[in-house]
Amino acid sequence: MPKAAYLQQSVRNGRSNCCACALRHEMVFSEVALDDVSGFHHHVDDYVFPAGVLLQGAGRPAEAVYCIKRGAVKLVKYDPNGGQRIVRLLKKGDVADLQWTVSAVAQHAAVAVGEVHACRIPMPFFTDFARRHPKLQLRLLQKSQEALREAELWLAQLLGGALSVRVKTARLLLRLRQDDGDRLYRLSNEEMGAILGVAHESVSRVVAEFLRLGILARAGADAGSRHLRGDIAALEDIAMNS
Amino acid sequence: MPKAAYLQQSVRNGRSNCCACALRHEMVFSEVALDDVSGFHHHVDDYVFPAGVLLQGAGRPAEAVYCIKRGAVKLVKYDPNGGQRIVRLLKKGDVADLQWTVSAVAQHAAVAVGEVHACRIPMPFFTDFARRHPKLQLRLLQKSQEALREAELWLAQLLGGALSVRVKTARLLLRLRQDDGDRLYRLSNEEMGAILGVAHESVSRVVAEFLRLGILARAGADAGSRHLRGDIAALEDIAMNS
DNA sequence: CGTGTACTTGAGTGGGCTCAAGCAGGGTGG
DNA sequence: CCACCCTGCTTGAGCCCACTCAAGTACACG
Repeated sequence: MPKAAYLQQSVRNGRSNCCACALRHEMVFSEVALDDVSGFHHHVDDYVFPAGVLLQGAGRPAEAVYCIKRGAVKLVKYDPNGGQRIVRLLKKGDVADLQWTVSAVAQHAAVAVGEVHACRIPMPFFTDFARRHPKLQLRLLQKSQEALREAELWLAQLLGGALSVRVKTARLLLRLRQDDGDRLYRLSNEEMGAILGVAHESVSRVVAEFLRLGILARAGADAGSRHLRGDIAALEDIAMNS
Repeated sequence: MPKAAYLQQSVRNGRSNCCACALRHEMVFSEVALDDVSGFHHHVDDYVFPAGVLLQGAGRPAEAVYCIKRGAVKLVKYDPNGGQRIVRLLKKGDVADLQWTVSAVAQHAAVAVGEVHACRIPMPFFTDFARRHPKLQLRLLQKSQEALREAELWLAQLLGGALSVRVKTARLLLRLRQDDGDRLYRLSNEEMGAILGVAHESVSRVVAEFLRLGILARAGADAGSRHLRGDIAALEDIAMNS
């Protein structure tokens, strides 16, 4: 358990300019008229979070939502025994945390995986803005349904019954694919284990095997790279269950 | 795999009277003015589904949503290998299926567990109604977030890593508790296995043990009862992980 | 009475967890 | 600059739980 995850240290990058945001049409505000956005974004700050930083603590009241522009965020539940379970991954265009509608406190911690660029919107402004813009509500509902769909996919395909760690790992790696190429987002073995509900040693063994077979390769010379290259066809073959 | 699950046979009970519905304030329409509801409910039919009936097929376009008034509905994904995985349970007050916002086809089958009473609302009327009532949208968002929260809870606590079937089963039984009493909704062993990702024989062994210990007891003399009585404290003790 | 479904119980085996030790890399401080 | 530590990854050995296969029981249904 990295101690860094508990640091709430972040780097504020200045005020956001939502109107000029390249991602505006992918984000949650896509359906809101430009005029309305321009009157709103003075409350929005641009942040850069280093890897391992805690965006939102479990059990704390949610003070703000974050629109993720770059990098990934993991939503983690901690067992009383000290173990961690990752219940969701947020990527570009996702919003953390939206559960304010159902309860004021967060059910899980949100931790940056790698470096994360995000816009911070204080909760009062966000709720007020949402109330006044029905189209935004519809977008939020869409996002929520997407998340639900992904969660159900994890339930059915990643954690499913009598699957070997080999198959589970292959399926997870395929879910971490980026942009339809052969680039895979690289998680630590411990993080993969926390997603799959599997010991990190078991993940290590499988990944080592995939590297040996040439199915996986480390992208970039530096070992600290956040990416891998994967043989998609081979992974899909393994993921089909054998 | 019960063949009955593929029958789309249902019993129409007549037109619904939403205004007089005892559950109106728990349901998804709770925030909509009574006048608006009265102009709408002529399109709503009251249905009773026998156990095992398929409400909504996976891969089919969603033609209607169902508001569940009584009984439970399981959302099932079928593996190519023939196995089934239950990804969610719907109970009184829940709505099946809401995923129309993100895609027009259902990702899973919805099957009645026990007898189900539900109101059927054709999709066109529902979408139109939702468009005109922002408060309904907010309710839908709440429902979606509730479902998401439940799914994450399953991910973290039911399917979590190195947990024994004993612990998983105890936790599932506690989640099936009704109304804060000692009554537990009874699923078949196969259904519990499909939720937990565990062989039904393993469930059988654990349940047999719980019955032997007196932690569980069959409610009602008839074996076909849909309820059990459970020693909540003992179950919680086991669920704490041992 | 026969059939099909669900449940039960047993025996054997194998995969993954656990414990443990060794290794590599990066950061820190002297 | 080097020693040190801390974190994450790797690899091994042994054991146990749960899966699998299989057979038998109970019950509902026609």
